[in-house]
Amino acid sequence: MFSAVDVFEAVAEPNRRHLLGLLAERDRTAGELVDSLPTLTQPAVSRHLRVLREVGLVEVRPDGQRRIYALKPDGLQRIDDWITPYRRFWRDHLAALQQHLENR
Amino acid sequence: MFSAVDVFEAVAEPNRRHLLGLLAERDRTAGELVDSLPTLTQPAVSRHLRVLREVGLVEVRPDGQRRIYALKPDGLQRIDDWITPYRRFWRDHLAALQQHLENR
DNA sequence: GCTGAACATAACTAAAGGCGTATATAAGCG
DNA sequence: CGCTTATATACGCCTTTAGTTATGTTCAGC
Repeated sequence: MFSAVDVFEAVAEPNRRHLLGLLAERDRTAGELVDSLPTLTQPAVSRHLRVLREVGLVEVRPDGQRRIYALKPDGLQRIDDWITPYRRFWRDHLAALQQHLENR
Repeated sequence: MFSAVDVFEAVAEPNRRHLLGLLAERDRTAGELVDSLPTLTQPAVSRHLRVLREVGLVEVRPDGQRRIYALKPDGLQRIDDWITPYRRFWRDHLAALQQHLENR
């Protein structure tokens, strides 16, 4: 109902970024992901996966009693879209630096 | 104990993204930024600016008793660098969609 | 020096977020 | 059917965060 988490909040959490990194390599079951985050308990990982699901960054499909998680391709695009207009700032900056080096 | 906010946390806050948007247009004084966020008080905006400063997303220069804030070009690049490896996912996805359309 | 403007910080409060333990749900297996 | 494995949810705890009001601090102009 409430708690409408957005994608920026979702990726602000380091463990969740870690999970996304793992899923970028390949699809994994919830159990594999739990094993990959040894500092967290199973419920903690499950909750992080829920957040990622709710903002559309991952999707799940059942496989017997397992649940296979997969990266959802277009989720991060919203962040990328947000960054796009800013990109020119550091491009300009780099260009200026290069210019400066060439002129000395 | 210590805050050590990172850039992902910094941009997770909607008001801070709003501030970055304003600074992308042009440099502004703290006062102008306060006026641009009428739902917040002056101290609240000041603290958001502090967070943005601490993660290197903006910089300040004094101008008499004013403080002029400016976007710092390379701050968001860290997020962009993080996103880069994921970018292929939605590109592949889009390509697959296009392929699908062409083949029907 | 005094006063007001511009901005930052302090102190507090309320809400949210992340964690772990305990418990539920659901599927596989004998 | 029980029993075990895989995963999700409930609940309480604790820490962090964002907000407010109140107070500092610094500079400009008289």
